[in-house]
Amino acid sequence: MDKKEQLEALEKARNNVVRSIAETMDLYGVTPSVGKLYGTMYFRNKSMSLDEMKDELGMSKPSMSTAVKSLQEIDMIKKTWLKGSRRDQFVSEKDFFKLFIQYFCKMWEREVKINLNAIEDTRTEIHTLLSQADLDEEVREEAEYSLTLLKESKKYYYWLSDLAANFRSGQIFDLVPIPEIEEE
Amino acid sequence: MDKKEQLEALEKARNNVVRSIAETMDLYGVTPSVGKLYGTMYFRNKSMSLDEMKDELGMSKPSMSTAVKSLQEIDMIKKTWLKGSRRDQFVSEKDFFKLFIQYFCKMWEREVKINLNAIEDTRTEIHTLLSQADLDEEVREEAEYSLTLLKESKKYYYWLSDLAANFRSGQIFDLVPIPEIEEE
DNA sequence: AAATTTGTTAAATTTTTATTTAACGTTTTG
DNA sequence: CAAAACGTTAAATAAAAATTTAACAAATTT
Repeated sequence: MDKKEQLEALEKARNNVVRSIAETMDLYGVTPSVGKLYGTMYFRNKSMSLDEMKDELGMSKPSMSTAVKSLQEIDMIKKTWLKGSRRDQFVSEKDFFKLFIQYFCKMWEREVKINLNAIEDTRTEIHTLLSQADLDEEVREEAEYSLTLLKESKKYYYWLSDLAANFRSGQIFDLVPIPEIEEE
Repeated sequence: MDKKEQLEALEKARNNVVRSIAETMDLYGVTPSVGKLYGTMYFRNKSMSLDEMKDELGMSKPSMSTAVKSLQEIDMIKKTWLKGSRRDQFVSEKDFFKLFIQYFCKMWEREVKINLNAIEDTRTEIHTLLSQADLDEEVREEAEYSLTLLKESKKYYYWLSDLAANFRSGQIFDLVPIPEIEEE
């Protein structure tokens, strides 16, 4: 078995993981193509240019350009420089803990912000409605039930905000420590 | 302002929240339409039939049928019965903590399962490759680097598995308690 | 049993998203 | 300064996903 065949065997072996990463990366809101690109870059310790990507994945260069953009968006790759090369170079972030925390905290915080704003608007409007003199009894009950729901949901969003903070600060690792694994 | 107008005012008020829920529910992997349906059902304490849904959202009945299916898939609504009605009835789950835990644990566990399987396959193949007598030095280094990455990533997946368990068991609430909120 | 209601499936349509080819502007090289 | 390299934008195409209309099957009512 010559070197070329050996490299192919290695790539074939790694493809299991590349595929599974591509498959599960919908959790990070990206398409399988983008996931495959990340999976491919994950195994490289060297940086990669757009042209290398397009050759590796058999896709067009503009596709790689947009794929790279979406991976940068969620901090899964970053731009770097390679001496002597004119081309943009990118390296993958390999720390899954970091990726997890960055991505989910961002999403959770976004959820909190958008929904808490909406809740306050709705609360204000409902309170205005409730202050009406001639309010129908059934409407009043409905309105009060809505306020109860909103109050409960506020608890959740405050909690979600705290949760994100706990992940960002690393406190989560006190509760759930990173395990040591024994190699067989 | 008569009762009908009052009800409209209430619905208008609640629409802020319905919209924001629909907007942020991409985090739960559903489309805005499905999110809007959930948002609508969220404010009802009564159950809802497919026909009511289609009238409320102005969409077709088959759409509602598939939307309901996807919400059931992630346990955001469940089927119920209403005495005297032939129609299927659905109620929304309103406990956001429950929804969060169910959804994310499921996704995290799925990620763990798929990726750990792939990792084991890849590890086996790489070990086979490494046991070859005439292995090129560069290939050997690459292969060993891959193994290092996989070992690191296993730590992450074990941690993710532990994390899911901690959420499922409710232990997470020891670290991040549900806050009390003071009404103004 | 015929007619109606109800939910789903299938086929057709529309809309959205992903991808490619072509073109452009900028930078670098000779 | 002409030619080539590079990344991105724009327009065109292809592929995927959502939605609707039509048809169907099962259950229920008359």
